Amino acid sequence: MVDYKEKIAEIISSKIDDFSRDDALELLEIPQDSKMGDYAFPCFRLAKLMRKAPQMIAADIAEAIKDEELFSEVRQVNAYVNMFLSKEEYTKAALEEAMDAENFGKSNVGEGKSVIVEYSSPNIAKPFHIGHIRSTVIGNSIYLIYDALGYKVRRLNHVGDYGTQFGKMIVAYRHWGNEQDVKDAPITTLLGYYTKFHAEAEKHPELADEARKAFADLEKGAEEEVRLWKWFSEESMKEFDKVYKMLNIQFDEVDGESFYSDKMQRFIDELKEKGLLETSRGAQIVDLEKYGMPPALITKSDGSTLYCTRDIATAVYRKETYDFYKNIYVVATQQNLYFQQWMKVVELLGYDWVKDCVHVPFGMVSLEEGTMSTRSGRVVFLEDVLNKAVEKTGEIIAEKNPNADADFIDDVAKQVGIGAVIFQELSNNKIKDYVFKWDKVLNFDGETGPYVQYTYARAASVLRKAGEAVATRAEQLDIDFKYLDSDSAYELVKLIYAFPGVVVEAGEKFEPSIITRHVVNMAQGFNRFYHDEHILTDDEDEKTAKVALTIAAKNAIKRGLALLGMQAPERM
RNA sequence: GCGCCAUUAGCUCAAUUGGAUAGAGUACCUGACUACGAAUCAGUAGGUUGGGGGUUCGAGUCCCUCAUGGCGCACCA
Repeated sequence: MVDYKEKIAEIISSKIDDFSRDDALELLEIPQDSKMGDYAFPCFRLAKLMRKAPQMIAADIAEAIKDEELFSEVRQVNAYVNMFLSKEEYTKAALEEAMDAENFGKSNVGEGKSVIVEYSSPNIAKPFHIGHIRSTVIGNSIYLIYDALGYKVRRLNHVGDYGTQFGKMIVAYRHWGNEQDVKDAPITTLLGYYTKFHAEAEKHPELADEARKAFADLEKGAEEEVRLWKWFSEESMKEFDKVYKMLNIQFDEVDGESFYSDKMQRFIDELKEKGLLETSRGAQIVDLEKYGMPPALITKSDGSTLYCTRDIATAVYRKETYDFYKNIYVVATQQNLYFQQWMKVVELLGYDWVKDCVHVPFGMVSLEEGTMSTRSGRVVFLEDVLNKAVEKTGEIIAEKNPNADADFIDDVAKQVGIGAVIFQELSNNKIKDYVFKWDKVLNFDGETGPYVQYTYARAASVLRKAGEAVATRAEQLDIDFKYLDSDSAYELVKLIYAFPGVVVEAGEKFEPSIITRHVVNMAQGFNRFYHDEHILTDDEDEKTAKVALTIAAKNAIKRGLALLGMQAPERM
């Protein structure tokens, strides 16, 4: 991979005294408007340093570098130096990279360092609703991105399988439960118990105490409580696995909160030793007032533990087990303060590696009727959304491919329908809240997953028509690059070559939407090229060159979709 | 009350981290299927970047302030 930016920085800095390569690198930019060049260098900041008008500086620099081989043209426009690269060479470099269908966009910046991504993490005995899609899909994409960047990534599903809620569930089951109902429809039934518990607890407050006791007993390992809890967990996981299968998501480990239940005492003692623990209102806390935060609760007044307790134990365990370079938590913004709190406690314990724990927050999903609430039944199930998307996609495919057989329709409808849901989820900056709307999630026009997949299938179709001989020659880049000098071809080339950098940026920012947007841009770029230029011309050389670009675009789009957790159908 | 986040075209969102004339999609209107897939492409129109101050060569971006909305603030997770 040729790093043009670095090369240019090198050249510019060599022409200016007291101006380092890094300084130049920082200022160099890619103009929004490609008429302003492939790269631009603004000279405003140099004006002070050199005590000269920026326009003059730009003119001087332009003059000094215009004969460099790298450029086909260098212009001074106001305070900018606008540089145009030699198209043919740039195109050649780009296509060489992009011909590697398996590895384009991958790199080894991670050097095999250990990274943990915790995501999805649904609560046992509660439905997997549309709100859970965020952590699940964002986390999966972050895993895919870090994997592509050469990190050794472990995917952890930290399921909510512990806490007072299970005390409630156990109590509810004892009072009103039925074994067969749970087996037949675990989530619905368990949720029903949960809802009933809350309704009854309003009339009979003693139920809440009973539930707390049940959880305390569970934590102590009481046989009956443990048996029920295990059973509830297993039944729930079966349901979750259905959704993971649809989304094609796997985990290396399902390390529920319960896994850490016996790993907490150690650091509770440690907190005590270091004098950090205080008793307040019967509970054990770490006072964080100095840091402008409410206290972190370590144990409740009845001695049982909390979320915070388990999260600290989890982090310590992971550090000791995996010696992570980064420990990433894909968890909603609602928990910002909690994360700051427990991370501060870990810091106070003297573990400086806590700086490598990263909370990656995302915004909230609500419904038009208001905030989602499992208790009041105001929810949209993720499985329903996926099924509806597949169903609608199937109809469209059948309509557009009257002769297609059922297997084909079924297969592609899954790829495209589920892809559409994933793509939309990863379209916007993750911090944004949004309101779930059926007509939006089922809209396939414009900047959507199906648009990108359609573009891919279209490119695949062109390549099928081109024939193998031409494709092989194109793949080996046995072509004349002069046929790829039109604006639309060159814009597409630039988008393709920008892809590896986009992957790095998305990783640094933990932001899959950066890739989503770039994939859309590449698809637009290809569609423009497709319309402006006739690819399969009669001229063999011209055809082969254009087929090469088509292959490159197709590869890049496929790799982009892969990093989002989506498939790329050859036909649709 | 305090803290964090958000606010950009009618709607949903971008904007190379302080750079050139703020860009896409969508909706409306117009045009393009006897060339490689119309889930496509092209064009018209749409903006006081929530308001007000400040910092500087330059602010959607940084600082202050106000407004609106969301989230959070001790035994839930």
